[in-house]
Amino acid sequence: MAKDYNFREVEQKWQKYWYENKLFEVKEDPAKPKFYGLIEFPYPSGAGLHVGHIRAFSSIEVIARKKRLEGYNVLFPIGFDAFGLPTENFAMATKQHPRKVTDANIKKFVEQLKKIGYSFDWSRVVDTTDPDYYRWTQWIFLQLFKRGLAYKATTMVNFCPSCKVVLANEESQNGVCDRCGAEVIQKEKDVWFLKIREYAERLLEGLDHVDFPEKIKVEQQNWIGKSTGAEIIFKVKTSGGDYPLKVYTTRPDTIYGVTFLVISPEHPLLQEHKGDIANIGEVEAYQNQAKTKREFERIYMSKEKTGVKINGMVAVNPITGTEIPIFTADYVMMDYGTGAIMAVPGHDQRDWDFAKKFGLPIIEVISGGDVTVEAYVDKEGGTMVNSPLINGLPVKEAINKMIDYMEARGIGKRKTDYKMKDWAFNRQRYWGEPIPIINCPKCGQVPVPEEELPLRLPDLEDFSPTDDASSPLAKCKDWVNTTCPICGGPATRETDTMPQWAGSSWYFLRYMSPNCETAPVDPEAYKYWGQVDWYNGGMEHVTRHLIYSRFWNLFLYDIGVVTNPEPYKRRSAQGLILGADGEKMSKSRGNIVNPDDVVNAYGADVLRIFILFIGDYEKPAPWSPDGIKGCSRFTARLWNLQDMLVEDCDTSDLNLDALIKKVSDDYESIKFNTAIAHIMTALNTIYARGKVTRKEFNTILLLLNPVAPHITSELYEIINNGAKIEQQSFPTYDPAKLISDTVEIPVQIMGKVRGRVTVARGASQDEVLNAILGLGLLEGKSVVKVIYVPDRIINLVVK
RNA sequence: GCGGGCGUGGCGGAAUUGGCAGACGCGUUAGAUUCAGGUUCUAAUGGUCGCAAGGCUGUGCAGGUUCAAGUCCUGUCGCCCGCACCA
Repeated sequence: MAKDYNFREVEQKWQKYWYENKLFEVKEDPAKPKFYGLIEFPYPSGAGLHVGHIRAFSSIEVIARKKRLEGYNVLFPIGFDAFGLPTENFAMATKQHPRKVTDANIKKFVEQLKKIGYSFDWSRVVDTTDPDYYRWTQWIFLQLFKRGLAYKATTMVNFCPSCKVVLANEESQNGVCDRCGAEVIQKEKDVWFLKIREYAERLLEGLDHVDFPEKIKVEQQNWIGKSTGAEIIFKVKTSGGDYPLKVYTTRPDTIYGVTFLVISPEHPLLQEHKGDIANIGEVEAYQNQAKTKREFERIYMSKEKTGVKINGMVAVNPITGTEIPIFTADYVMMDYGTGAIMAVPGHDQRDWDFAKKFGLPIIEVISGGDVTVEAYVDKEGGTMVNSPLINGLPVKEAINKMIDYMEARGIGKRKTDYKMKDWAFNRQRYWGEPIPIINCPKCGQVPVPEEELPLRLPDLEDFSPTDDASSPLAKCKDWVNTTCPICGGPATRETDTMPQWAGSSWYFLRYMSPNCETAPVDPEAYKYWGQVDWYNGGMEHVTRHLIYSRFWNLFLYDIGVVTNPEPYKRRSAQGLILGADGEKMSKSRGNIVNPDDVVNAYGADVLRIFILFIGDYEKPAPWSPDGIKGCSRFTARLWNLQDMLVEDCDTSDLNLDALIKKVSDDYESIKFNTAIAHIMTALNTIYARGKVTRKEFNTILLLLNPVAPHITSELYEIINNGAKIEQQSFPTYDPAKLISDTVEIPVQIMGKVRGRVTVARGASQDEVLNAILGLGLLEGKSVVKVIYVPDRIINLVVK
């Protein structure tokens, strides 16, 4: 009898063996096919590793270990996305330097990750806060700047009064700060932007060339939000002559139904022609109201349309020549389209609501609905009416004809627009990459010379944020005051730092050559490793990190740093691990599971098995404290197979080839739960028989090795005279042996299973019918119809 | 409002894409082992009727297509995620 499995001893033994012998450290090797597997590097928070991390990392871990056994040269790196607010806040609260906090947190993460037995290449660890790393983050920013893709602009920004930072649109969900939950206010501020909008079309197009789950593609498409329509010029009569007011519309076909224009409260027309506005007081009051209104209210609280008519100005419909009134209303946004719309209340519900409230005329120009009840917005049905140039046409044709007509006369033109906004690229905080720009009173914005990179963060005594939304770095006069690299005159440094998402936008490249001093990535290393073959991460990053990093990679492609326009070949996304109560894990709910506790109680292998067995990898799954016991039993049963080992026995009850195929296929298609279930089934078969052959045992160990590397390594060594499992090959199957010679065919009568017969594979219908006769199912009945699906099922329709 | 997904035993979840519903695991019940608790092993386990063989019923709900539906179609209810006055 084998003694009980001691996971503590065994797991320690193998981790020591792997890490001391550097088994997972790789070099470029042209003789071997490469596989680059990537997981989203963690933010090293003080709370340590979360079970969510375990699920996120375990998929690529399994694939990486499998690919190694299959002879691939596998790059499976790990790093830390370590700049960011929580660290800075914790550092302030405990009066330490964020550097110290970061180092301590990373150290803790490394220890935890090694205890799980992950097969990371520990020689390539990347830390975004390391000056040798952020030197290149800054370098990439400078390249963007030099090509006009980074610019500073004064705009209204989302400002979190609690974190005291300007937030990107992506960070202020529903008008509350993503980080702290405080309500976001609008503030005017100088902000750095990256022109991601210029890449919108290519980011959209690139999705056709990558293997991402459909939901990710759709989400990114929606985020980019491409729409095609027309920009149309309405002349506005002012004292200074005609002002060409551009409106954006996707429905130029409805131009005969325009009964008023609406411009955003921030629209420059209001400022530029103040003098012409008879009720300027009223208009300005409305502008101020809109300004202070938080985004939240603007969207949710105000179902009721509000607005003010601009007296003293009228616009002219370029097609009909009719004079129409102009309104300003906050349902029109300055940052989409042109900030001005032509209102067609008959065929746009928002315009309809507005027209009803303000008693404006509603004209039907497409038949098919009842515009006295609601707007008729259908683009598919309906034909044009009351529209002399396009009467009788279906909508789509009318759109094209109308644009052609307007283009020919210079009234309007085709226009494509995107919802995605430029990326606000700065924070007023300390713990981030300094933006390498010098402001010179004479020369303007001057890039820090590349040879001076990295531009290091100065050590500050006090790095708390300021209420006036300026960066703590501004307080460090020695650092701020410098000389202009161009004219040599006195100048000041940019004091804002880069956002959290900067460092993570290119880290996957750095892993290929983490110590390269001449470029972000060594071209030779890139040539070998190329694209990430498989990248796993969370759905929450789809419209942030995943799109930002595609953008940066595309830019680096344009400037010749990389040779693939898309960074990731394949992407998968794990579902959330919920608490045992089915709710999202959170401190306040008290339903957080600490992976350390699980490792201490059951061992790393059990944790790894369970996190993958818990359910469909891509769907959310509640943590189940009881379920883990089953996985623990499973490892014990595996261990006890030693006592059943025989050199020979009847193995016809277990089709190893079929098992290999199922498990391999399931791993590759991210169905780890069923892969493990198949191995459990095999174990049940073996237990029922009480014997296991060496071949079966070895096969099972190899199949399970990527999931549970410790116990399988130990068992392999024990039963094979000290041989090492990592030197073996992943099992392959013989397709010819997948199928047995005989098949059991369920016999249905009127669609219900009434019996079953065993026949030779490929048996004819008559042979099966003959076999059925012996069952005595058909007494007193006559068969009217037979449906036979060879080797599958037979169904008899009887009377 | 728009987009994506989901609804299957007491629970987590399977189901080769129209072909045996409930794999695998948890839990439960019974038996064996054990002084006992735990562990381990064996068996049973959707509901219901029946001593039994067996029958009926069953994938949110209501219809439909089909020899055959968890899977397809129509309608409907509920839940989750993303976007959201995007012109």
